[in-house]
Amino acid sequence: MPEGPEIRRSADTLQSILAGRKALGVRFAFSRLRSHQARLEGRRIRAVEPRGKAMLIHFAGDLSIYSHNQLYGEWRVFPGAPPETHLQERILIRTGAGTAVLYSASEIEVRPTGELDFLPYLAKLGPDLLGADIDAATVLARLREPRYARRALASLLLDQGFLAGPGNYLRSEILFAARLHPDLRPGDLDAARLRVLATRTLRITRRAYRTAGITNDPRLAARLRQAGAGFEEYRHAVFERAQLPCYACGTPIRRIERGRALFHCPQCQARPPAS
DNA sequence: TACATATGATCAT
DNA sequence: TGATCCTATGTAA
Repeated sequence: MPEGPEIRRSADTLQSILAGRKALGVRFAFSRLRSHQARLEGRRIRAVEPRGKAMLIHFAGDLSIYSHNQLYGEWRVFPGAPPETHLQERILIRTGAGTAVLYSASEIEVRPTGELDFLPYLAKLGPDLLGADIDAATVLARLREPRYARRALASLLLDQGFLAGPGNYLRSEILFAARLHPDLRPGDLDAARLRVLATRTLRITRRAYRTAGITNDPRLAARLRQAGAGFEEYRHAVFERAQLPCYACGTPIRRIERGRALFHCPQCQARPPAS
């Protein structure tokens, strides 16, 4: 179940066995893509590029594979032949260094590299929170755009057109890190709070990438781990922690519905003023 | 077998 | 906002 950080880590792994190598074998499960197999085999793989939650694999000769894992897709890498599994194989790419297999995903396209931006999902993506060129000023500028001023943060943080990468666990964790109620809108926030939100949005997303999903404060996570807590107990501050005491103030974490499940601390994340 | 749920996204209303 | 699609998994019946 992948958000931006998980996809980027997956891309790193793919990169290590695919990039710069010749594709010795390419297999697509969908018949509509079969004609591309022979076309891609023998070509060198130029790069693996994560964009938001999408994965792009660029081949020499300007052909690229686009895939999106949705909730259930998963890339796996094997040194040799993939083992037996009940999972549905969707893409297989073999190089001299190993075999990469995409399981279960159903969103797969092959396009000339220059035409990727015409794919609707890629066309609408906002700045990638894990992109090389992004910084807090970029996120802040995004937050200040008039078209987003009256959208609830709970909605904005899932909108890949606003910022690419965050998903449902990052939404809750970012809002907690910024100490903001999910129903607040950018237009409700003063300059100082907007800056805090921008920096926390970046920080928590980058942390999730670096730590393979631990969004909690690193020192708190280490303390909890030493005290015998399991991964599920220390990795998040609020996500999936309904009823449990807030690590900051002890108030029970609340689960609310904002399109999907959202977790927050009713004490640390003050309600918006009525209006 | 059936149903609910999931770190996602689109479309209809 | 709600319905729907995609696939896998866990629990209930």
